[in-house]
Amino acid sequence: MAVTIRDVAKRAGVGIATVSRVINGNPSVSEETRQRVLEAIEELNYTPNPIARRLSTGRTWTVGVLVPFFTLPEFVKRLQGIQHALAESAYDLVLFNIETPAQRDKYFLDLSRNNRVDGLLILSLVPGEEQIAAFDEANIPLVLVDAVHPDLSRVTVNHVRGGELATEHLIALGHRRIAFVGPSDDDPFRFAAPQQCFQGYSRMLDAAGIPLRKEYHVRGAYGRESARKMGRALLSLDEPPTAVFAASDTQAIGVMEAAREMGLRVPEGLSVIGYGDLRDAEYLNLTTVHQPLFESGVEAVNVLLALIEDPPREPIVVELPVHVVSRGTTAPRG
Amino acid sequence: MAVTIRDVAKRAGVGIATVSRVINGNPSVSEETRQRVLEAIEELNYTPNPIARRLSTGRTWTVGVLVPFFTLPEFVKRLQGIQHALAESAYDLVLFNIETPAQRDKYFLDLSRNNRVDGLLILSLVPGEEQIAAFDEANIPLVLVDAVHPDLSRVTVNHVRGGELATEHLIALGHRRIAFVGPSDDDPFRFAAPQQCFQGYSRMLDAAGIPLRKEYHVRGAYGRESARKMGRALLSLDEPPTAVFAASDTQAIGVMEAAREMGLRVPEGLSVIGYGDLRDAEYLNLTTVHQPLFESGVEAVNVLLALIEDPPREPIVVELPVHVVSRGTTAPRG
DNA sequence: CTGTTAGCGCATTCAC
DNA sequence: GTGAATGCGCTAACAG
Repeated sequence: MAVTIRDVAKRAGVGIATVSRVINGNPSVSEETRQRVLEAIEELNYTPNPIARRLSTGRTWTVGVLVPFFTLPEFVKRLQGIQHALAESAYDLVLFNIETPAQRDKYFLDLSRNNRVDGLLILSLVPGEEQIAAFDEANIPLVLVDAVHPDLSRVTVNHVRGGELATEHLIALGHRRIAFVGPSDDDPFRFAAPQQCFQGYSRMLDAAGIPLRKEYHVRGAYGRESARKMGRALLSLDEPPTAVFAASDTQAIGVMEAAREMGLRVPEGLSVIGYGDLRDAEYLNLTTVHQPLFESGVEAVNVLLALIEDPPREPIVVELPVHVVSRGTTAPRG
Repeated sequence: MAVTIRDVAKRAGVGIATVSRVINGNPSVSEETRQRVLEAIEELNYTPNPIARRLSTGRTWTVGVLVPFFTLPEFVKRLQGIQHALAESAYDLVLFNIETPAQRDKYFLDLSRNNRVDGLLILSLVPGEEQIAAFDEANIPLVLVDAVHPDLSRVTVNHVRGGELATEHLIALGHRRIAFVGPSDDDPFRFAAPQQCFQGYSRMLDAAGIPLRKEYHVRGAYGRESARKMGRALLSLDEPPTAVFAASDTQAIGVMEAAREMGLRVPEGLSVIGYGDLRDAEYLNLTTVHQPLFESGVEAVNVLLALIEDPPREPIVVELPVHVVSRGTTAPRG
C-alpha cells in the first residue's frame, strides 16, 4: 500500500539504515549514495511515516495547548501566536479547550499519564501541585502563559504594573475620581489578571494620595452587557467618576456605551481606559494598555521547544512589557 | 520507565494479548481474568501508549482542521463546534492555519502524503482536483464546511437562500432602495459566501420587480473600517438607499457607524441587516441572517467520523438552514 | 561509510 | 479462553 523505507532502500540498492540516515541528515553517508537514495525517494514519492518515527524516537512531536474558553478574543490572539510559531517547527499543535473544572482535571490527568504530547502550554491556568508532580515524573515540560507558579517556566506580563500604568495615565490627566471595572472573581477559573490590575490601580492611587473609594470599585460578569450596567451604575452615583479603568477592553466598550446612553461624551465627559489592546481597540480609538498577546504565544513556544530539546533545568521566566497606548478615549479632566 | 502492557501482563500473570483484549473490550476473556487484569492496570496506573496503538492499528486517531485565518470570528465559532464534537471522541484535533495560498498547498500536499491524519475538515476552501485525487488515493476522507465540490462530502448553508431571505425581509418592510455591501472578491481565497449572498439579493430584487442598481452594489476589504467608508459613500449618493444588506455582521456594524456619523438613525433613517449572527449581533440588536456556525462544526465532525469508520461511499451532504433574526436595526421604510 | 539487527508498545493472527 | 509469535515503519546501536 503505502511506500515505506524498505521500498526506498530496495529501489536505491541500500540498507534501510542508510535511507534513515539520509532522511535525518546524518552526515556519515557518501554523497553518491545520498543522491541515489534521494532519487529513489523522489521517484517513489516517499514520505516517512510520522507515527512510526514517533514510536521509535519515543517522542510525540506534538505540543498540546490547554486553553480555557478559547473563543475569547484574548485567547484567540495568544493561540494565533502559538500557531504561528509552531507552524515553522516539526511539531503538531493539538488543542484542548476547557470550559469546566472537571474538563480541566480530566485533561491534566490524561496528558500527564498518556504519552500524548511532548510538552504543554497552559494558558491563564495554574495546575495543582500533584498535577505538576505528575507532569514532572512523566518528563513533560510545562510552560504557563499569563499565569505564575514558582516552579514552572512561564511567559507573563506584569498586570500589577499594567494597572499602575493605566491609573497613572489617568492621574496624569488630572483625574482623581477614578473607578475600576473588572470581571467578578467568583468565576471557577478566577483568572489572575484582573485582580492584579486592581492591585496596580489601588497602589497607584495610594501613591498619588488619592483615597480608594469602594463605590468606585465594581465587578460583574465578563462581557459588554454586564459592563454597560456597571457603567450606568457608576455614572448614576451622586459623585460619579470622571474616569474609568476597565480591566479589559471588552468591558471598556461596555462602559463607553453606558456613557453614551446617559448623554455623556467620551472623553470630554468621561475618560475610559481599557486593558488588552484587542482588535477592536484600535478601531474604536480606545486608549488602553497594550498586552503582547500574540507575542506571548510565540515566546511560550520558544521556551517550550527549548525545554523539550534540552534536559530539564531551572524554570525559564519571560516577562513581556506592557505599555499604555494613548488614543482618543482619555482626556484631561474637564 | 513508563509502564507498558508487558508489565501489566506480568503483574496479572497473563499474556499481553489478554491484556490487550481487556483494554479493547474483547468479549472472549473470562470474567475472572478480566478482573485480575483490571486490578493490575489499576495498581500500576497503566494507560496504553497511544502512539504504539496508532502504529499497530494503522490509524492516527487524529483529525486535521484546515482553516484560513482562524482568528476571524466566523471561523472561531466553527472551530468551537468542531472542538466540542471532537472532545467527546477518541480523536485529537490538530489545527492547521492558512494565511497564504502557498501554505494552503503545502498543507494539502503534506497531509495527503504523510500519514498524519485520519480525516480532514476543510473550512471555506475547495481543494483542487489533483489534491482531491491524492487524498482519495491516501484513503483520507475529506469534509468541506461552507464550501462545495460535487465529489466531496460537505456541510453547507445555502447562502443564495440567505441572501434572498435578507432581501425579502427588507422588501417586506417596504424598502425598494436596497444596497448590498460585501467584501471585495480580489482576495486570493475568494470565499464563496458573499458572492452567493449577492446572487440571492439580486434574484430577490428581480422577483420583486426592483431593478438592480450598480451604484448600490459596493465591495471593499473585509472589516469595519472599510465598511464604514462604503457606508458613507452609499449614504452620500444623490438617491441614497433606505436599507442596506451587508454580507457579514462585521460590515453591517461598519455601515451602522457610517449612518450614525452622518446623523442618520438606525432603523428610522436607515435599515441595516447583517449576515452571520456573530456574537456581537445579539448584543448590538442587529437584525441579521443566522448562520449555524457552531452547529456546522459539530455536523462536520459527525460526517467525518462516519466517513472514517465506514468504507468510502457516496458523498454525504448536509445542508443547514438559515433564517432571519429580526431585531432592532430594520424597520418599515419611513 | 554501510548493512544487519534489535527494539519502540501494541494489536492480532494462529495454535493450544 | 488464552499465550506465543509476528509485524506496524522507523531509529539507533552494533558490527563490519
